Amino acid sequence: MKPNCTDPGWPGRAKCAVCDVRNFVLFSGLSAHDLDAMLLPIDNLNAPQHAVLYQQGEPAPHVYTLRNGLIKLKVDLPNGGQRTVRLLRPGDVAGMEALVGETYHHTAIALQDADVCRIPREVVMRLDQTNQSVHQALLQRWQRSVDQADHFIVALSTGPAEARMARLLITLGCSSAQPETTIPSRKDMGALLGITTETASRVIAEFRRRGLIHIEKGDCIDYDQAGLARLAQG
Amino acid sequence: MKPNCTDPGWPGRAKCAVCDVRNFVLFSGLSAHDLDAMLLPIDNLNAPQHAVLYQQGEPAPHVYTLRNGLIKLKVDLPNGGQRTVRLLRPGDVAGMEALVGETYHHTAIALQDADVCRIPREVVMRLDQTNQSVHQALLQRWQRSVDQADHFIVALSTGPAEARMARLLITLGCSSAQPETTIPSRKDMGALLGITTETASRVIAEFRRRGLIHIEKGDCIDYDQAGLARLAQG
DNA sequence: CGTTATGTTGACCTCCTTCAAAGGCTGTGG
DNA sequence: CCACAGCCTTTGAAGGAGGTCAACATAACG
Repeated sequence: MKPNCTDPGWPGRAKCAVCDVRNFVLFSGLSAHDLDAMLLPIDNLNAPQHAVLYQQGEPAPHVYTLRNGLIKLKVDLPNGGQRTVRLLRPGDVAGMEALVGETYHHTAIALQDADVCRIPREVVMRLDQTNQSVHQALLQRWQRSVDQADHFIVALSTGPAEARMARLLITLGCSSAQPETTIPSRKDMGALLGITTETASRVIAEFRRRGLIHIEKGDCIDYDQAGLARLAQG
Repeated sequence: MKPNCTDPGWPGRAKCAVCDVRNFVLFSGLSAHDLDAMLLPIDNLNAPQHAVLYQQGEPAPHVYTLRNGLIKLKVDLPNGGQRTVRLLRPGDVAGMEALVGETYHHTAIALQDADVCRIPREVVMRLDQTNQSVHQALLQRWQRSVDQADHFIVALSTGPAEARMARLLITLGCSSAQPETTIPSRKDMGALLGITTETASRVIAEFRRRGLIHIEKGDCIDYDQAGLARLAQG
């Protein structure tokens, strides 16, 4: 994981003009001039699978936007265990607590190889104060975090294991339209759904037997959308 | 539930000068003059137990601040059931989605008699744009919603029923310092913790037998803080 | 004083966890 | 290239926690 976007010698530097950041909702209201001025301190990082973006309790100097990949936010439990509380997909923002507090509230880990933009909190705060559209976008992103947390409670922490798993697969968006979606390990799925690794394995195995999903080499290559939706109802 | 704060004939009208709203974080940065100008369209409502403040999916014209009492936010499940996703205590804000969207994302119901301030979204949006301190306070409130949602996942949706209940009681703050805390019905507790009414009843009954809590007429009059904290560890 | 919600308790059964073991894949070193 | 270690996945068996169904008690209320 090393900076590249702001490195003058970065091969992709020229592509910053079409960088996702420009089209990213948070900055979509900025003029090209404004954005150029802001772009410099923004790093475009690649976080390989299992990489830790930041850790719970540490000082929070950056906000992260996810351009590609999959990131989980987890918290450490007092008894030593841990619980995943959020699943971030491209377009989501991580570490917004940096804007109002001193430390990160979660540990952020890449579930799949992830491309992220690391933005200093001061940059976002300045934009927030000077640009109306950025400000509105920021509020929307915050609301999105709340909605995702709610979805986590309602969809992934409610009902029997089978229904939760079906909802997780639907959330992950393994679809015929987008084949070869990498699915998390059974262990990660367990932490996501609040069940044990073994139960996660059993449910997935049962899904495969029933023909609800087809998995090859860890990638979901096909699944029965209607069937899973029925299970998700509970 | 009827307006009173803005009613010129409201007995408590004069007390608006010392109204919680003035001291409320969201407005704490405003001058008395600014606040007076804003105060008119703000209604101070009393929501009796079981009253519905707003409903999921309805147009969202207002933001609510809770001055006193206890409010739950619930969502309707596709299968007909419902799940409580948030518990609001004095100082918390409900319905902030009104600032970025068209409709409410939850149904808000008073668990105990509640005093709330009902603020038109336009008022908050204008303040947010014109007053820096209000803006910062708003971001903090949003982050607070996120934190509360996380707490709901980590504390109230994780681990065995006994541990969840212990954490709920601790969250409700039934303490020797603040005696006679009204506790929710078993049914509400079940919806809060994702367990059945019967299990909630059994756990509470067991707590009483073990002397962890003392309940009289629905009010918790005493509890063993250390004992509950131990159970909460899981 | 019946009527209706709410709380309590019991019996039973299901789902999930726990503990255990075996198979499969990957990387490493001989 | 093979052997072996380590991790993940799968599957089995046993036990427990919680759900379900039902009966009954209690309290609230017209």
